[in-house]
Amino acid sequence: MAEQRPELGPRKAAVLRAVVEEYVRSGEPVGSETIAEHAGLGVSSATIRNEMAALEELGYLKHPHTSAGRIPTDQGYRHYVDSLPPSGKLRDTQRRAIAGHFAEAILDLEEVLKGSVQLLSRLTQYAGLAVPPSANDEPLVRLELVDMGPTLMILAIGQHGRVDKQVFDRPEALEAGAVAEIERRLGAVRGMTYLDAQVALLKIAAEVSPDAHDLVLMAADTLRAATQGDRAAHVVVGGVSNLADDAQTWRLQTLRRLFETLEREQEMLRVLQDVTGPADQVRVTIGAEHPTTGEWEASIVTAPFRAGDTTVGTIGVVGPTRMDYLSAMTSVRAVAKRLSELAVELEQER
Amino acid sequence: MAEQRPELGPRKAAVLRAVVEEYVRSGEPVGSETIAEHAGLGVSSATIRNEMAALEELGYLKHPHTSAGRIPTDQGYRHYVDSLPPSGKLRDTQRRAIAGHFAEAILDLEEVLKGSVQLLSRLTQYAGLAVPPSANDEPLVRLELVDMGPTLMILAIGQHGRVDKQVFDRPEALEAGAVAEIERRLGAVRGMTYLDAQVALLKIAAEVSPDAHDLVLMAADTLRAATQGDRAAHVVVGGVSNLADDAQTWRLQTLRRLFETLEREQEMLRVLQDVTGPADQVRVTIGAEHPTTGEWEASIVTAPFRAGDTTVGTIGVVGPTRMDYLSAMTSVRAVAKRLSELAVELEQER
DNA sequence: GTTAGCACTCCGCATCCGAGAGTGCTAGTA
DNA sequence: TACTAGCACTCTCGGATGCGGAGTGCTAAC
Repeated sequence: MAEQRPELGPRKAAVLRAVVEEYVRSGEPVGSETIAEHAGLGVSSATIRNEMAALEELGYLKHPHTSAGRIPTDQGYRHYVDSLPPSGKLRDTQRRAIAGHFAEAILDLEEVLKGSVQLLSRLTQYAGLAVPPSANDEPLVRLELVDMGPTLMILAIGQHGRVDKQVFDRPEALEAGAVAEIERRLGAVRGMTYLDAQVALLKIAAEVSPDAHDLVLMAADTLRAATQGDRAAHVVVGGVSNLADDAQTWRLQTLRRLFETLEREQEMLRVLQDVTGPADQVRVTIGAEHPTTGEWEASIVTAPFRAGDTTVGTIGVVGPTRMDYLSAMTSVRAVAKRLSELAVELEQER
Repeated sequence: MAEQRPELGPRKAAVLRAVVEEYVRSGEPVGSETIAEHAGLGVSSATIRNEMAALEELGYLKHPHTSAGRIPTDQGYRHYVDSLPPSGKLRDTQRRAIAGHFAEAILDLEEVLKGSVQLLSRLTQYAGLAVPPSANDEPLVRLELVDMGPTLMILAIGQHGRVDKQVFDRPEALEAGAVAEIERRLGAVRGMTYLDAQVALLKIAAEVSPDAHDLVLMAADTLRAATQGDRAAHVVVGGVSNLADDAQTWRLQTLRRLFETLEREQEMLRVLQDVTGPADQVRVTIGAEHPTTGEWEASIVTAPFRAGDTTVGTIGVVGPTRMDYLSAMTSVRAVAKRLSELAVELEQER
């Protein structure tokens, strides 16, 4: 919007910052008097008023009505967030909570994420969310056909502990020879990534006996589902009830829309993908900066976690635009960092 | 409470029923006039007033204040529910939705339940929930040790498609011989139920070489976690956003408590276990009949689904005490029925 | 450029009032 | 004896009114 003014003058910035922090704390529109007294700028309320009027003119603050205090606009929050120190301090209790959480060695990333999302929601009092890594580049440790009597199961196991399965009815005419053949053929893709293996399987399917053909395709489909389908692309959510905490913040209608989206994983995923754009550090999307978050009057704080130098997943929180950004960003950053270390451990052998 | 009056007289029952249905429909306290006109009892509002006063005396109705209409008490709902015909009719659209849902052949019960819960929440406009079957009596198809390089994985596969895994670091001193030994030993429990297999493994652990000992125990633990731990005992929830639909019904505070409990699977599970008591058909718990539902001002409608004659799981909905019980019970019953048929299919080989 | 002072605006809150809904009661009717 | 008509009464809800206070914007002085 008004990005043409990169700098704001130190005092205007200080006022804006004070307004944001006070409003986040109290939830009430904040007046010039309050700032003059508490922000320690050593100027009178009249001066603050002038600055505030200017900030409003510039689009950083707004008035609910003539004689209320000011509240930050999305743009105001944006400026505040961008001016935040690159790294905040965790409170001791928070630090300990994080350390404690990661102390128990669970080695299944999916489980770790569920826990981490809960942790984040406790730390911040907002809802936590995470996107697990895609399987695309994960090497296959196994791919087999499991005989379960009346049904068969295709079973795929990834290097990092990912397990995918697909159960289906046993085809009527299935010879023992075919099963053996399939087993042997499936073995050939061991060690490939999920993506490469899919291509390889399609080629194999063309070569094998008609009996085996469908089953090999089924195996390819299992891998496809693991990398693309509903099962693969999911969002881990936790601590949603925190959002209902604060009646001040949301009207029930808005809250409902938020909950609704959180339940539709695919849509939620798209939002998170939009959010997790270029930046490789903590990323913040505020209210109307994204149509969907605008609809909720909410903000999202996310950070990627990575193994080595490749981003493997995303974790973050969603809360009201009137969010304690500093604390949220610090917590998200810290958890993402630990998660990255853990992810490295999980694939140290590469 | 006032269970000493088993019968209520046909007209009182009719009035109560009319009040419940009208209140469920409108959400407003209902007056004598409304009943006199719409319920087709052929008596004047004055008579209705007398009956209502009596019903209030008996604890079936209550007054928000002197000059408002009546609304049902929990006891009133209870009487209404108990007097409902044993089986309601589905609307055509509902019937089609259910048929369509089960038409696509997904054969993984967990996935089916997720879908069914969504289906129920759509059908009823409340939140759907389900408890998957416990693995206790499921026979093991496989139990193996998977070598993933720096880590190992215990993998258990059940007859009905259940897959459990546990990843852990490879012990430093692990000989190839030990791995082979373990593989062979683990093979011995194939075909046993999860429960029996655990016992067997503990016995085996005592016999094998020290190297193998811990790994066998780990395998036993994987089975234990599958049958008892957090991973096993979970509740599938869906359509929660529906509950935020109706601002009339809940205060934000109450809603928050409900959401909170829904997120704590263990607690939720306990509630559902309490609810799913003796009855083998649709079961209804209304408001304060259970402390937890009382706290939410909500009711739960559940039905077990079964394979053959053993109950394997539970499915249902949770909504406001002011719930359309007839419709909810009908939908839950129908879905549970289809689910039972499916469960039978899934283990037809027994 | 900053500040004190002040008039002004507008919200929030309490109060009040009247309309309307619904009750409870009484007396009359079948 | 059971039902009904009528009516006075109660209580909520919505709108109108008035008032205090918070906070602003402006002006004039420092």
